[in-house]
Amino acid sequence: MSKLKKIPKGKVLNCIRRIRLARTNLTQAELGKLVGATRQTIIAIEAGKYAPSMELAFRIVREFEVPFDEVFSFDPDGS
Amino acid sequence: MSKLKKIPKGKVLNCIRRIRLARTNLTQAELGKLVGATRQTIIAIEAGKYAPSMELAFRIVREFEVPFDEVFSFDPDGS
DNA sequence: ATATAATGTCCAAAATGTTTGACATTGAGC
DNA sequence: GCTCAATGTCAAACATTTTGGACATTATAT
Repeated sequence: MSKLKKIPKGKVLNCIRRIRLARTNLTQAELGKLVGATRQTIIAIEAGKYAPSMELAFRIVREFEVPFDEVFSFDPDGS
Repeated sequence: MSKLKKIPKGKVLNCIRRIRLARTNLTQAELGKLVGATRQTIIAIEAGKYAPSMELAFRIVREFEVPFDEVFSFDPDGS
């Protein structure tokens, strides 16, 4: 009688790539350097391989000068 | 010639405790259960010991039914 | 005074995010 | 053709977040 409600982890979505290309001329490596991360990390996050830490997420939206929720959203049932 | 610009990690601030007590009657354990985390995790995050993952942060603001930036903010130079 | 709920602490292990270095692919320009 | 910058991939180390269990403190109620 499985009464255990498993909370699905959900998936964090982002449009970093779109904003990076639309609002800046930054490469992944350059963005990484500006926000204190490596280019591999930017690649992985843009590709949705994993969600960034809160700190990194805030540094990214700050660099872009856009509101947080314009870059990151949440799909509760995703993946 | 230290040309290395260290990006400070910065500190993520939250007012989970205030909202939990003001807008809900939830205990830390109950909130934890609702958002799929343990009570130790809620305690640590409320106490500012570390920032939550993106997933957990989104599940929390979702439970509270308040905008993301009403709960979480960023102090770029903090700690 | 003792019972109970809520909060807090500590610790080790598990899970997730990040770095480093190396190498592969793609597209643009010469 | 070739070169070069940008992007992508992989694996191993490392850092941070999360868990589970045990135990302590505080306040409230009986």
